[in-house]
Amino acid sequence: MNLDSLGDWVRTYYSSNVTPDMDGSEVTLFGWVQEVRDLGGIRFIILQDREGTLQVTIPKKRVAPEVLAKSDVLQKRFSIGVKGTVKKTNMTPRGIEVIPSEIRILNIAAEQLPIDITGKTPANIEVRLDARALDLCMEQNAAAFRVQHHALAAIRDFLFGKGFLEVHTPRIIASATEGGAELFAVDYFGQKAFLAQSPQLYKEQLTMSSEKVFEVGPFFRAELSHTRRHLSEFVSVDVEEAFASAEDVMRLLEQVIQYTCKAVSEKCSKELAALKYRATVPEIPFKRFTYDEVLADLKSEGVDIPWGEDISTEAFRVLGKERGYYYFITDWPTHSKAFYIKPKDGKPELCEGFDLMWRWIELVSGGTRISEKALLMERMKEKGLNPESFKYHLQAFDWGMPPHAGWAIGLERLTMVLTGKKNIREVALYPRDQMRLTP
RNA sequence: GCCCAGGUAGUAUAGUUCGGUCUAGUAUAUGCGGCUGUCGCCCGCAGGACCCGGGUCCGAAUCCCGGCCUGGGCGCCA
Repeated sequence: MNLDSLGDWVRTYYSSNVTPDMDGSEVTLFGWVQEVRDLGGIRFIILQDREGTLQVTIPKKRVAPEVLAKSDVLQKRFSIGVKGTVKKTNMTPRGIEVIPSEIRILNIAAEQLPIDITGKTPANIEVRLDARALDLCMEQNAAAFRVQHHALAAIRDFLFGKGFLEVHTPRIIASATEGGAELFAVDYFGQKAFLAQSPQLYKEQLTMSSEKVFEVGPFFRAELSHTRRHLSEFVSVDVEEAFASAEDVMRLLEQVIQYTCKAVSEKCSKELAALKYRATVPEIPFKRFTYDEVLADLKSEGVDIPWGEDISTEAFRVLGKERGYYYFITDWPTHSKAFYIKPKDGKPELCEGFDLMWRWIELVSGGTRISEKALLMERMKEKGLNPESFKYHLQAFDWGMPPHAGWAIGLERLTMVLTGKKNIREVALYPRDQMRLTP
């Protein structure tokens, strides 16, 4: 088939911007054929673009022969341009249709597509991910990423407003951030290096100059976690603030979450409708439960966890049933948290680390950090880490490290909460996990 | 890493319990034909599949063994 070129055509409207009051006006549209319905004497072409769909109507006896000939060969996913006249009508859901005066076929597509893009026969997640570029052409599958976009824009907006500086720390590092086991090794000019699992140490160091920093970026964990809420490559929203405590950054966090939920509910009504999900804006402050309180609650629910042990996923699910909202868990046993979390003054078996939960999912973790070098080294040793391999980090603590605190949001997990998706792979464009490295 | 479950047309599934009208059904998609107001259009026709290898048996989609692949759960974590 001979393809047409774009020529001098310029899009005048997205499909969603064509409205009934434009009756009679000329438009130039670009997009893809989503569906062709041919009734014999009349043919309907559903044109899809980024913003939605619109009906191109071809009364076969009343359009130019060239237009009819072009429309004869159209198939699903053909990339086309349409010049035509807007017609107000009560026979389409949108109240408009476009009668074409010229159609340009810009590219063709395979007759048999690997997934059903009309959604009549939904494909399984692994089939969809194998054909992800096509999968994302379906509005309900792309919607989560538009929600994520607006959520991240809101987070940035809020943090900028609070004076945070956006920074970029290395992805290629020489030693482990929190321990060794779960890092991906890479060859760095013959030297052994790793993909960063977190910007933790760098963002802490940056508090001694920039004071309030945040970073948004991908991090890598080689954990053999085969669940619906783990990825090997995920996006973290990391915040660190000088002269602040856990309580300070918890207050910041709940404001960020509330602001983000508000932005999503205001800007993403179309996306949420496509997702069949309702956004809620949570009240703040979020409830705070100590680790001890959570253990007591669990005991009354019949789940017995010995003090000091981690709360199992099963136990979190029990908690999540009672608490269908955002809540903090504070005052964790010191040994259960990372070495850089500050033990409580006068009660060193507990620490100033916290988790923000949504139902049973851990969304955010954070805490007050240790700013005193000797204590930090001591905690490293308790965790079986060798301070020598952290010497470049530790030296910063000789140069005026301020007291500081921070947190990290799992962006995909937040997107799950905001979109109601039950599998994290739905909210990563090209998810990476234990089983998947392609596409 | 450990524990479950599962691989049937492009997609989604029925059939597997208890081997035999299964020449493998259905929906959707695809191709061809018909239809002037569809919007999950409709109607007719056609082509299209039992993951791979081995075994048991008169006979295997179905039972057994091995492999490969996938989904889910646990621990860990965001």
